[in-house]
Amino acid sequence: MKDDSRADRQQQIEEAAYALLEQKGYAGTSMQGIARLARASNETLYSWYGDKQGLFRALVIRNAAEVRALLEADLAAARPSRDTLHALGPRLLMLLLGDRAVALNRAAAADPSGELGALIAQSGRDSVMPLIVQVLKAARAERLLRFDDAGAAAGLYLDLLVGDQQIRRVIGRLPVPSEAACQARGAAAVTHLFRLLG
Amino acid sequence: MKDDSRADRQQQIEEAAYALLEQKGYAGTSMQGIARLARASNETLYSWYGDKQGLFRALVIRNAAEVRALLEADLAAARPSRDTLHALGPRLLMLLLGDRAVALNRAAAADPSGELGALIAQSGRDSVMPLIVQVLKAARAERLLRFDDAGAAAGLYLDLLVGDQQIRRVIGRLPVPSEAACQARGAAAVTHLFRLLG
DNA sequence: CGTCAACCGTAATCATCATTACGGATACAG
DNA sequence: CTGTATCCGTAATGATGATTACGGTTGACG
Repeated sequence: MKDDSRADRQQQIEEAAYALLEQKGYAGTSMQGIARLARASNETLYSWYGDKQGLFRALVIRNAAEVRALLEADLAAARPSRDTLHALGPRLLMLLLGDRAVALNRAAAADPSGELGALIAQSGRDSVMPLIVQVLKAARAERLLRFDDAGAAAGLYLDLLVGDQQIRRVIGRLPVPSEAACQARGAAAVTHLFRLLG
Repeated sequence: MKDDSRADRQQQIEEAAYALLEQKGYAGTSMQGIARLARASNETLYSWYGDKQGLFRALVIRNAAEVRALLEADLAAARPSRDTLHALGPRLLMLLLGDRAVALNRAAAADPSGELGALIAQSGRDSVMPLIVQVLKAARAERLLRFDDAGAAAGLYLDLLVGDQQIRRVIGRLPVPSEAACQARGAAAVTHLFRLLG
């Protein structure tokens, strides 16, 4: 029972943190505000997370784990690699452009130490790229794509798929995309990629 | 003499603001810090810019004007449109990924009101896109490119050129690119664009 | 039932700013 | 030369918020 309720509690606290972060930004999100919203005490927050940065570090790590799990599930489905790309792209877009990821990116941009940014990059791009590379290499093995540098090919795919949407979201000039929009964009990215490397 | 020295003074103040912003981020940049570094007084800052946001608003607007001016100069050179793209791309990259623009984007990300973000978008993408569209339409007129939606074509070009580099810079995981890197990336973007729309 | 650790609500520290105020210096105008 | 506007350096003022401290509750466990 103990672990269970504690995990619930953490969940509530992190929900509260996201809620404030999405609503007021990093600077506007105070530890006391999080505690109040989560009906937790300051002491608990500090005892669990150490300090403010520790709390956000926890958010980033948990979010990255969820992203990775979802993408790996897509990969595990063992479809033809073109289908995998069609499934992966929209999902990745929804994740990267969703309120959560955007809030975390804002926090990273505001964090003077740069630690959050490093974490996001490491647990974000750096853990997603290998998965993309894996799909692309499979596509190459199926003779669907032709390229030498798998990393460059993955970069090209990400450019076509994501482009500058993340920065526009972070700056507040792009709304959350609909699922249909992500599907469309994902399909276009695949089409273009095959045109370029097919 | 009056206007002259005042412009100089503003320049120094804005330099100081950039220096702090680039070094400590938006949250870590205080009005008092700017005043101290620029050897100006608080009173002057407030009398000239109104408030903190006003100062950053001024930075954004001035920066946007410079970007626009440089790009329009490239356009005015009246070369074949493919050459124009080759000149425009690297320049745009240097501007979008330079320390200044990145610092401003960080400020916008940290700004809870979203006003800075709106300004950056308006004076940034919204004023650059028309120029890109113009070049691409010229290229279409020369029968170099084929497309229906000029806006979509410009978006594709920007995706290929800029990709997710801006967000990575803002988060602190990408260093300032060298001029050579910008040249290379600009050339690759043009190659890909012609492959896709040629 | 009693003990104890963990948690809650609340308040106390301690710093850091944004913003405002003030007295002296400087410069340019008349 | 004197007045006036502007700027400088420096010091309030007032809020906010991270971090720490503390007495009271509560629920698990013996």
